[in-house]
Amino acid sequence: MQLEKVYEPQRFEPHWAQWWIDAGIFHADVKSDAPVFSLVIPPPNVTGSLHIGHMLEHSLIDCTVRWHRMRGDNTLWLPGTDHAGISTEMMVVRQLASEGTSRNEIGREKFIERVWKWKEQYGGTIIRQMIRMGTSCDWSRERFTMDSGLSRAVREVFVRLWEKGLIYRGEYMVNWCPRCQTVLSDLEVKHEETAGHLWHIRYPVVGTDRYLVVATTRPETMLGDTAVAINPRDARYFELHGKTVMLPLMDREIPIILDELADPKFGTGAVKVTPAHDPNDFEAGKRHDLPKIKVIDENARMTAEAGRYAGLDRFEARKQVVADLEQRGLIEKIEDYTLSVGRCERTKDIVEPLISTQWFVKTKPLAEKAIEVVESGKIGFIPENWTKVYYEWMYNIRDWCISRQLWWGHRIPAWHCQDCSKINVAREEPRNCCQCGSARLVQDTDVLDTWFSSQLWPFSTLGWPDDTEDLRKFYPTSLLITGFDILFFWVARMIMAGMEFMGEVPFHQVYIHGLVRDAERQKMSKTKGNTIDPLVVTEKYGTDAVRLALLMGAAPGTDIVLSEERMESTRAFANKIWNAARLIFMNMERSGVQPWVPEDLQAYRPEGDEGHVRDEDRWIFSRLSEVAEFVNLAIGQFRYHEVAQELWHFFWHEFCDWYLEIKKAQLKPESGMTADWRNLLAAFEAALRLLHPVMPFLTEEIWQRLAPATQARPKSIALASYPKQSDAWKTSPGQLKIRYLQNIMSSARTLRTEMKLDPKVKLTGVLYSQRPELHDAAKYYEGIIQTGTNVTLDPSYDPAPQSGAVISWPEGDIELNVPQSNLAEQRKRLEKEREQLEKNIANSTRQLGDETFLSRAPAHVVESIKTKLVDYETQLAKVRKALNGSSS
RNA sequence: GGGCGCGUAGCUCAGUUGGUUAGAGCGCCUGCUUCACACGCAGGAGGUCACAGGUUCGAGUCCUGUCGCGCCCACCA
Repeated sequence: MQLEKVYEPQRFEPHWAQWWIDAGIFHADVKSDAPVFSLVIPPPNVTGSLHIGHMLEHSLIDCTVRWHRMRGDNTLWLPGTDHAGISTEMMVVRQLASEGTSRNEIGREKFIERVWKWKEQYGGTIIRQMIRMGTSCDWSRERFTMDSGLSRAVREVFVRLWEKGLIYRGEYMVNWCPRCQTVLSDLEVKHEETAGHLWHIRYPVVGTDRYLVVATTRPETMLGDTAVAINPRDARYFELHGKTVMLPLMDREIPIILDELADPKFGTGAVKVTPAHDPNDFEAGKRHDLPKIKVIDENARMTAEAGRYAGLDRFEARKQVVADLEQRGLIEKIEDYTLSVGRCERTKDIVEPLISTQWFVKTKPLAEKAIEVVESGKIGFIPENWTKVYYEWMYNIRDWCISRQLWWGHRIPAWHCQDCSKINVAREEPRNCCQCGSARLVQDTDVLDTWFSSQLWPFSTLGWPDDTEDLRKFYPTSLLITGFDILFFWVARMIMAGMEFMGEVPFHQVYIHGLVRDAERQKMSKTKGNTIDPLVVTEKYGTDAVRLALLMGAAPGTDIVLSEERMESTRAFANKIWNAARLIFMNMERSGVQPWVPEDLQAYRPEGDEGHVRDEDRWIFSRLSEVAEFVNLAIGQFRYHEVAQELWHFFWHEFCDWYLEIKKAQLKPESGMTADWRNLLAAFEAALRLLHPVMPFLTEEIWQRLAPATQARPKSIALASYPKQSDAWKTSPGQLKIRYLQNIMSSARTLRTEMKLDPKVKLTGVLYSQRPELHDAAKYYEGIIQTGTNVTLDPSYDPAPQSGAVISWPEGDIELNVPQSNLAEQRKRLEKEREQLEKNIANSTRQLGDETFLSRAPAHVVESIKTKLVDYETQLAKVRKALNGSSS
């Protein structure tokens, strides 16, 4: 069983991914046979876009799924809308690629064909979801005819809301994107501070020779003005009440109205009113029954109403209008002004407020229940501070414009009667108008906002509106893992929809992770093009390394900075695990040991020949127990980064650096299976299981080689149980001895390095200590100490009194025979140590002399300081002695 | 305008409910190609925890203020 010197992830990852699918092991629904493709493997560029941000979510979801799976918690269900689709894409492309079809040749048709094959094969819930979630996966419309499940749910929801009066249609001011040619919801408009101007324009007051000066940031809209507003309490303009002005350039007489819209403190205190092109003006227009003159059209060009400006682009028109006004001396002044400009999230085009007829959902009644379930704790956010953000939005929620002028999506199930204009809203296409019976019905051409269907995800994917087994079993789900960027778009609306249509929350916990940023802290996004290509980095560093890099940064509430350096270090860790396995397998061969793992993994106890269990075995098992306890707790609390760090430290710096180093010396060639071997293999196997959720591919590969095929055992490490803390492992007098060993060895090494001694030079040293266990340990591990430090500890050795080469720790100290010439360095360190110790002693003494401290601090704190003080003093005595010795 | 968050080692970040000498990775310095691993081993340097107050026996951690940075929401012409 030879392993290569360097771990090559590419060789194993696709193999295991395929294996897992075939075995149907990974389920979001861990009880059913539906595979969940939340493995982090390279995605395609073919059928959709994916960026590293999704991979974070995959990693979190997959890590959690595996952990729950291994613990035997079979009720977990993790929603993840787009991600299911994208993961499947990744799987498909990988598989097709392995069959010889290159990524570029795959294309949508082949892709769909394969997905359908899988659907037949597995009947997977996830695949069903992916197909139903067409819109958010950018699938083409014909998909919906293939599986009408979601379309049905959407129509059902629409009809129900309509019947309850929660959907209405009306003429409103909406955000229009001239490039997309569609209306946008408020959430899709991003406001940006932009340098602009404030033009002060003179409007001649009819019947007088004075002007009323209005200030505007958009002079071109004046062509559509139908009034000028002043504040009724504004004393400057009392005499203008009831008068009219002549709109320049258009020569239209328009009234001066009294309205709170005008803020006396802003600009000139007078506002031009353009009801057709400004939301505020629109409202004012309704109050004063003003005509709405549309001067800008859907292409952002001036309309015929704009007179001689008709046909001009809106910004061209602005220049022209300003020029014309200037020519007529009607510009009073132009100020620099910073204003907030709304732009389309996707195209960055400046959004034009237009009046149009759209469909809206009344959100207030829906929001009430959604607020209540969070207040009552039925839904919790992690980290908690997101609850505030959620409330903030929910309390101030505004009606939701759900219609879009696109063809890519679910069409609104409404039919307009060509004869009586009645709107027929229905689940199925009606033949006749419900009011006049006419057959001349035309379906509304608008489609629904993609989030309208997305909000139904938690139940529509389970078969709703039918009363299915899935629905009964899996609704509500336990946990949603997602990014905060879609908290309002998706999460909040899922809660509203869940309460409205299921009468129950859709999930109980929402874990909100940070965003992935690049090394420059830029948010990674498709549109910015600064994404790290997952294809490239997983190829380069390996999937496990990329995933671990993501997990290590995933502290709740913080963003994740992903860099190549990070992935380099996690790759090094992967390689470390690989090489630990390599060491073990090589030695197994030498010793003639066959693959073996304990029958009952959790119940295994370190054993020994002749009734003697080695200290290092006791120690490593007690550490395994502690680490398992920590990790189980931490994953349950979504502290993935601490999990990763703990496992890292344990495996590298305890298992490899100490345990394997010690074991190496214990294992004998041709020994056959011994207690030493059983302990080592059991410990290693447990460590692999602990690591599995964060390093799935690698641990699977090694585990499969470690566990004999013949033995009755789970088919995959992912089906084995996750290690728990164990009393059988924890009883450990060995722990102390190993600590002594570590102390002895690091002391000897430190001493050597500080004295700048050639590592090849053999040294003799003597160990001073009052504790017999320490001498026991030194004797017991003699060989290891010698190989590890090149120092022989000889109790009978009597160093020269002036040697001064001493390193001490609370339980003991070591003195080496070093040449006099190397002592200067040592003195420096001792001086420094003495200073530190004196400072510590002063501190501790002061604290212990403080009555208030003694009376108020808890006993264990006082006690620990007392013990520390004793240690410091012992130490100081040793250091002083060494210093005196070396100076004499 | 409202809300949220951040400021800890050269860099990127951890730091559970306040408790002793504040951690990790990368980078840096020194020494090692020792038969698992140079994607390695051993040792080491480096921090007034943004600043100023306060609460406390005790503050990186809690409170107030200041400065700097970021994000979200909002119809101020």
